[in-house]
Amino acid sequence: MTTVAIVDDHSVVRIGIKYVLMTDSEFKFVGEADDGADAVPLVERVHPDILLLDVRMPGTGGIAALKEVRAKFPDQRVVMLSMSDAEEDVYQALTLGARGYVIKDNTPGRIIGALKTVMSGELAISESVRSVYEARKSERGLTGREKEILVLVSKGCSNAEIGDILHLSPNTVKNHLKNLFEALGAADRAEAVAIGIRRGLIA
Amino acid sequence: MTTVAIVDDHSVVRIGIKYVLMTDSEFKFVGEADDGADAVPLVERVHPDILLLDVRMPGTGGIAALKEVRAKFPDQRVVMLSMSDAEEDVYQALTLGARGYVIKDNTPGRIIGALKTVMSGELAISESVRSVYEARKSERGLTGREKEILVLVSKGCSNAEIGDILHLSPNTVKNHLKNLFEALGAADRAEAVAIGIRRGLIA
DNA sequence: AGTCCAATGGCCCGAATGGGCTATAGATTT
DNA sequence: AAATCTATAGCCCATTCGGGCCATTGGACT
Repeated sequence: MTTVAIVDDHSVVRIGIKYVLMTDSEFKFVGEADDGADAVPLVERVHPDILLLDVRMPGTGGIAALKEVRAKFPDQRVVMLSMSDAEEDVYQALTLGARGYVIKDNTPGRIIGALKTVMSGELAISESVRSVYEARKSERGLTGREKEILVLVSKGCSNAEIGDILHLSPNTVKNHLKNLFEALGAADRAEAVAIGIRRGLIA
Repeated sequence: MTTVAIVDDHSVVRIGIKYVLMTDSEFKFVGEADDGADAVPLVERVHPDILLLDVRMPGTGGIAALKEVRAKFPDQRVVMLSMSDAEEDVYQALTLGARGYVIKDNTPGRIIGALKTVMSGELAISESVRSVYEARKSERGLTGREKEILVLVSKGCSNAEIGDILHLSPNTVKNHLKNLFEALGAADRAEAVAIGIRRGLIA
């Protein structure tokens, strides 16, 4: 008997998962929460064999919740549940030790299968996600500073304004931008913002 | 007895909705599809009292499906089901005659309530969505040309390149850009792209 | 100790951008 | 018929941007 708990802000999804689990006698649904901030308390309370974590949630997102859970319960099996395959989320989640990454459009059978795979000790990664992960692994990603700057760019700040806000020389801002353009394969700041949002690097 | 069918690419959501409906004897789940392109055939087959349509789907999206359904079955009640409140989707859906717009994080009770509201003849719009709709109604939105240009901007095209692609003078491109900056409240092309994606104007 | 890399900063320069202002043709709506 | 809106196009000009190239500092990892 494998116990499962879920954190997802969409009640419909929680209900769907609950009933998917009911179709297989091996699984038992033991708890739920609708906010990433409640992930740790939920684990403390029910100690599920597998914790399902939605990636995108308002407030404390799934990645942040994953970090917290892994910090307090290093042995907790966590499987991410996602609507999309935004590259950064996939990479972060797997790097942070998630045991699986499942897209919600999978059939019930596949979801069950993924949970069984995880219980057997293997990673469970949807096929579409795997390629995203492989691609991202070989790229360099953005550094912290670069992400900060990209966020400000997406808000319409000029290089000079960014320099003021971050207490940097405009030259430094330009250098970071040049580097992040290359890292993202962007021609200019507009494309960089589009790519950044699509990959989940910035909100 | 109210019959309900759903089009949503996420199987977990379909299952969740199915079971939410089962909790109320007034509703009967009569059909489902996982692709917007199947919306019209589904309606033809089961003629539900209410068709639930997911807004964001790969391929034929919910907005396009709504258009098709409304064209062939003008009396079909359609309620949009959405993860987000991207402004453009909300506006489009309600303008195109959707009878409701429900966010998936609503409690089962609220979802049921929304369906009952629609059956009583009223519009069912989640509170968070209503304000988005009101805000959008008073704004001017983007024209077709402006959207086209914004898409190219998000791909890193310069004004000259955009002119080449659309067979326009660079001056015209600049004028469209100036206008769309003002319409979106953007300072530059980078912010315009960010706003455009957030509002659901461009993919 | 040595190496790598993120973060910081500088300079030069040509090209692209964005603001302001005007104007015309065609469509749609009133 | 008049008014409005969209798409088209032009001009001028100051600012900004992006590319190229280089240098230093401080961590982190080997």
